[in-house]
Amino acid sequence: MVKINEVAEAAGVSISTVSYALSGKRPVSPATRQRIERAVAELGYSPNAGARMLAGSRTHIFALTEPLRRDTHAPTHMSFVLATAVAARRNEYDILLLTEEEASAGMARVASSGLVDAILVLDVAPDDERVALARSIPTPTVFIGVPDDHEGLLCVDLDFDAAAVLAVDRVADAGHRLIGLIGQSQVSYEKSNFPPRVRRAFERRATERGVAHHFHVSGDRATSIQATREATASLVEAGVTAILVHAADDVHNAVLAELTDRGLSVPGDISVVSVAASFDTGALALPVDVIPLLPEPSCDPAVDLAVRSLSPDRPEPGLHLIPPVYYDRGSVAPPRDRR
Amino acid sequence: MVKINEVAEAAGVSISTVSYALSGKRPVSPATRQRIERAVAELGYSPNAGARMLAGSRTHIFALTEPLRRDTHAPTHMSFVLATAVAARRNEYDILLLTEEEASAGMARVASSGLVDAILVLDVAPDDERVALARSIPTPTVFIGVPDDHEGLLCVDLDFDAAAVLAVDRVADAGHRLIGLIGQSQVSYEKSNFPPRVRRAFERRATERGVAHHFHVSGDRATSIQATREATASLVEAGVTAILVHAADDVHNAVLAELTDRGLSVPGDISVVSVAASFDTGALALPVDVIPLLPEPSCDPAVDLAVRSLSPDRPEPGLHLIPPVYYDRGSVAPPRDRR
DNA sequence: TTGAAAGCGGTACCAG
DNA sequence: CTGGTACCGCTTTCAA
Repeated sequence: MVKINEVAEAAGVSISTVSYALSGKRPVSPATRQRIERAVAELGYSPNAGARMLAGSRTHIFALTEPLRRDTHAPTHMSFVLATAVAARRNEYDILLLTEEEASAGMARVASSGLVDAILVLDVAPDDERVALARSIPTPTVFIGVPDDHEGLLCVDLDFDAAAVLAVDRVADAGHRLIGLIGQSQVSYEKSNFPPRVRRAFERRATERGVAHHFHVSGDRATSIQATREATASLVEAGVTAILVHAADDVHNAVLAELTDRGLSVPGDISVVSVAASFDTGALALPVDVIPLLPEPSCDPAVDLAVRSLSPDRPEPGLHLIPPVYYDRGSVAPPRDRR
Repeated sequence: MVKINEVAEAAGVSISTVSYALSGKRPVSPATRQRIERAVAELGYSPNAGARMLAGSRTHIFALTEPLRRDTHAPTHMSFVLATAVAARRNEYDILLLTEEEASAGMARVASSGLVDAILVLDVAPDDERVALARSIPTPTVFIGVPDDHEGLLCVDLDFDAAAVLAVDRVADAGHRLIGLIGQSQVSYEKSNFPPRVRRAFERRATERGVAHHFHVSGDRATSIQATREATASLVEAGVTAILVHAADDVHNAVLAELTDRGLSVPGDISVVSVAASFDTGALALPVDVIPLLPEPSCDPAVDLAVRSLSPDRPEPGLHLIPPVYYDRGSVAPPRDRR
């Protein structure tokens, strides 16, 4: 493991010059900089992490806390972890994983041991215990998700309310007067922060627009297909002409399958819109209009905020809600009775 | 952030005594140890990570490299990451994530910067580029999975060969003379290390037992349901009396659905065995015999080997294959024509 | 533009 | 059983 003094000797300069040449915190003449860079490359030098943490005030590590509850949707979750890691690396940061109980206990530990420069919080619950923890430690913390009590916190997330409003407006504008929402599993509405946001905004906006509405959960993992088909059937029988879906791909397919089995066409007989889907709705049996939930638009700013929290212009606490975008795939049309 | 000298003062002892009391590397009288522990608890002391890394020879961090290819099965993968993190914490270790390109580049980086004590490798490909990397760095590396060229490497994995043999033997012993295997997606047989192991062992063992056999892949993610039903249909029409399945839950359900649709009962008409499933086959439409692929039996020993690699009795390179276990759920019976 | 040297906060050796 | 202290390898201030 080559050290900085070896680089200094090889380049014929002092240790401090090597350090400054690498950090760029002090001007170094092009000539010496060249020699140093060559020595670094030839020796394969890479500064000792521990020494850098101790001497500098930066560890170049972010913690990522994720309880990984049993009901979290693995593919979605993985894409958020991945996006966070990639964004962190772009800023020269590594990601330290804190899972399960460590998601909370570890937060306190890495904060008081100075192992990380900042903490990113995933898998946020409405009454997340990491909220109180974040307030009690000096380590900057950024939530990817919005807990109920977010006073004084830095949060980044898709604007789920706006997404639901956008979807309702779309079908309302098309003339629909009775619509339905098929949501996630029952437990998601208690343990996760965004399903209730979508549901409430859906109901509020529909009411505002004078549109009658129904809501159904999509059942637990084991029963989701069957429960979804039943929910779809009951919406159809209630006379809805448009269905919004806020769920995983298999639920979408179950909705479409039930409609198809009943001889109903999309969007001819029923309009369908996918709200905050984290998969490609173009790959479904039928392409479906979607307001996607993508990891990058949330994770990139979250990492950016974490980085900026370490700089002099530390960002103010507050909500950073990412505006939703609507993608038209042709699954919405005016209802039959209004054409 | 409280430091060791504050603890020492509070306890009325020297810095070194505090250090030894916490590390246990030198006997400390019960009385002083008490005082120190109380001071630690009261002040909420936790040793500075950077200082510990620099002074000690341990960073207390393991790297976990996982390319996270697009075809990796998220739920399975997540359970392995989780099991690894939990096992690491049991040994006072944190996990640093290295994903995508960083899975390889980061390996070299964390090795030469001394950021981690050891590296755990997930998502192993047959011709994994991390094999050469592992050989070129001094940092101990443990593979969870077995690459084709594993000379001189430390690898831990389920004994997939033995699992396939166990499954073939089970149905062969029951009297089946024509059997089928429905495997994973085509791409898995090129990019992943274990699907080919299962397939080859299946074919070899069936031949040894004088059992005729067929093999089918289960199609890509988008087409897996349809492809699986077709594969199942073609096996049935070829006259197989037992089907082994090495795939995800949705493929299992597709197999069972096709059999049911054809009026075939399990195990009355067709026996079914699940090989190396990483989900609960008891939750399927029909309970199915299984040789499970669990994360803990592989991840726990892998972390253990990583820890021991740092001790004087460094383990020898070699394969650590975890013996498979067969769980009977009543989905295997003798074939009709032999009863 | 460059160098010397004082820490950063622990660990572990050498004494007592 | 306990204390003093020389490092660990880098960052950054102070001086030149």
